[in-house]
Order: sequence, then structure tokens, then C-alpha cells
Amino acid sequence: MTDTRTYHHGDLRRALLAAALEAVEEVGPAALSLRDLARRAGVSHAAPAHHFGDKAGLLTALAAQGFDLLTQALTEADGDLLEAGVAYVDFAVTRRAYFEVMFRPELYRADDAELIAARGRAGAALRSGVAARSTGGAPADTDRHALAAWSIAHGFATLWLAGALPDRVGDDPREAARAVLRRLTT
Amino acid sequence: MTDTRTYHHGDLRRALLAAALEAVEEVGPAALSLRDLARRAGVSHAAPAHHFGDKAGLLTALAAQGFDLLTQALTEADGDLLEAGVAYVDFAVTRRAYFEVMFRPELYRADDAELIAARGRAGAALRSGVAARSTGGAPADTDRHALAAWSIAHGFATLWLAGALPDRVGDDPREAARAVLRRLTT
DNA sequence: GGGGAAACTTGTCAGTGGCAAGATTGCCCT
DNA sequence: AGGGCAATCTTGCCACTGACAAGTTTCCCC
Repeated sequence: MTDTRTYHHGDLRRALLAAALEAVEEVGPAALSLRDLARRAGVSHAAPAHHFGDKAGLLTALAAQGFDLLTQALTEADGDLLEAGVAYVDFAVTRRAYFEVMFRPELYRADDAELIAARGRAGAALRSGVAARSTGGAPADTDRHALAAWSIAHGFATLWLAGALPDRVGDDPREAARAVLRRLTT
Repeated sequence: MTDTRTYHHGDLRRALLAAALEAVEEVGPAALSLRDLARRAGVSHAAPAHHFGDKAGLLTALAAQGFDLLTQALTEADGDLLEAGVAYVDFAVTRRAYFEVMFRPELYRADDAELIAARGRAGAALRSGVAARSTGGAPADTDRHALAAWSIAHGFATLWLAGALPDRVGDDPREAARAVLRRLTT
């Protein structure tokens, strides 16, 4: 990478997060090993603790970053509820490592301020997508509709990642998601 | 329990599965420790290996048992799609340990024959609930509807378990699920 | 350039999964 | 009845992990 042999590495925090992303995709978030990350980054086994405290700290940072990336993906599909749902599923599949950590709060510090803020932003982006579409109706109705939309997108994404869906849904998550999500939005 | 001091314990396999259920509810499926289960059952640390081979083997047995229990819960609500969805969410919440293992295939042997059979039975129960309701339409349409129903129920259950839902949904999962699922079924 | 703080290393400890080898017990067969 | 066999369970071990403590190197700012 930057290849500069600064012997403080210079960019360890970022390197560890990048290594963590790879590792999570390979073995899942639970089997992640700090020592393995250290090896991947070429530092000693105790180096990660300096930047993240412990494993939960590292996953907290990863989850927060993930929520911000999700916010970005959702806002890009703004105005179209169906496309927002597709974007949600697409995010889960293409950035699987982030997604798998984000919704496993027992692995990180769910009370971390930065994480809560990032999660809040993602929630707002999600709700704004629904509100933009539901022209009329009581706010409580919009809420329930948002919950239903979130549930169906999240459920489809989760089942897809778990490999629980039958083969006949195909191998294009976006297309398959669209067919399912249409059931709710129309 | 049976209290008989048979010095082959007599019922270790069942005792270990019961201990595993408790442990999973306390610390989650990933943090489960075979040695801890052995301690809970009052046997040596290597005893579990004899019945399940390794950790994945134990979780495979647990997942298979879980799919059968889910099948049972779904068939009890047969004929009513909405109630089947509510039963699905209820199962996830009240038998959380089973549910959390079942949909984390990286933790067990997804190619185990008994497990595949049990999962197949659950899938059939799920689809029959949808087929019973959709009076007309092409089979592919029924399939897609089943997928949508499964997704919304699974998504709601997963979000509930992850503690990701806002407080305002209340603390009764059945009632909250009904309000959300109605969005799809009507 | 000197001093202090941050970044990183080395060393250690308890806990875990898995394997191998041995001990104990139930069970079947003659 | 009892001999032997297989299943069950134990003890002992090794490699690995997360976390902590103490030491070393490097950077940065005055």
C-alpha cells in the first residue's frame, strides 16, 4: 500500500479495519481474531488494542462506519421506496461484512456515542424514504409502513446472506429483491 | 433431574443440549463454550466431543431440533397466514436460542442430512400456510408471495432480537408483529 | 535538541477447542 | 455366570486466542 516503512506504521487503524473487513467476509464476525488482523497488518499481536481497546471496540468502529455507508446508499435512492429497499438488500450483499456486524450488537459496544449517532442517521434516512412516498395518512401509519418496509427488506437480505433461500430465486439479489419488495409497496 | 448416579450419566446428550440452550440465551451462539457446557452437566471437558464430535456438531443438532419445533409452531397456526407469521415471530422471541442458531449456518454443518430434512419440513410448513390462503394465481405467484411473507416475518423477528427496533413498537412482540404483518397480508 | 506522549513490542496468563491415550461401565454372547 | 467388547467418559496435552503489564521506539512540540 503506502509502503512507507514508517515504523509506527502510520495508518494502523485504517489497515486494521480493512483487514477486519476481509477477515469477517472469510470467517464471519464471531470468529474474527485480533491476532490474525495484527498478522495481516504486519504488526505485533498487541498493537490492535492500542487503537480499539479490545475486540468489541474494533467492531464498534466497524459498525459505525457501516451505518454511515448504509445511510449513503439509502439517500442515493431517495424518493423511490422500492429502490431504497433494493439498495438496502444490495448493501447487505455487497458489503456483507459491515452488515453482519451492524446487526449483531452483542459483538460491539451498543452504547457507544458515535455508533448511536451513525445508527440514528441511518434510521432517519430509512424513514425519510417512506415518508416521501406516503402522501397522506396519520404519522403512526407512516411509522408502521416504515417498519414493514424495513422488515421485509431486512428479512430478505438476512435470508439471502444465510443461504436460506431456495435456489429458484436466482443469483441476482437486486432483481430477486425487487420482485419480493413489490409485494409490499404496491 | 433423573438424579440417578449412573456413572455414564445416561442422558448426557440431552443434558448438553439443554445446557447449550441456556448458554446460548445468556451469551449468544458464537460465545458458547463446550467446556462450559461440560461444567454445567457435571462432566469432564472432553465428554461433549463423544456425542457431537465438535462444537459445530452440537449446534447442528440444536438447529435441527429448532427447525422441527418451528414446523410444529407453524402447523398449529395452519390456515391463517397472518397467524402463521405471528407464530414465526413468537417462535423467534420465545425460543431465541434455537432461532439464533438456525439462521447462522456458518456455525454448524449445513450439509448434515438430518438438518436438511428438518429444514425442508419447516419450509414446507411455511409454504403450505401461504398456499392455503392464495386461492387463485399462478404457482410462481404463490412462491413470490411466500417469499415476501417469510421475509417480512423473518425481518421483523431478526430486528426485534437485535434490539434494533425503536421503543415505540412496545414490548409485546405478537401484537407488534401483527400490526406490521397486516401490511402485507391485506 | 530535549522531554513527554503516543505508538508499538515482548512477555505472560487464563480460557478454549480439539486430539490422543487411558480408565470405567454397561451389555451381549456363549 | 462370567468373559470380553464397545461405548462412554476422564486425564493430559498442544496450539490458539484475548487481555493485561511492562518495556522500547518513534514522533512531535516547545
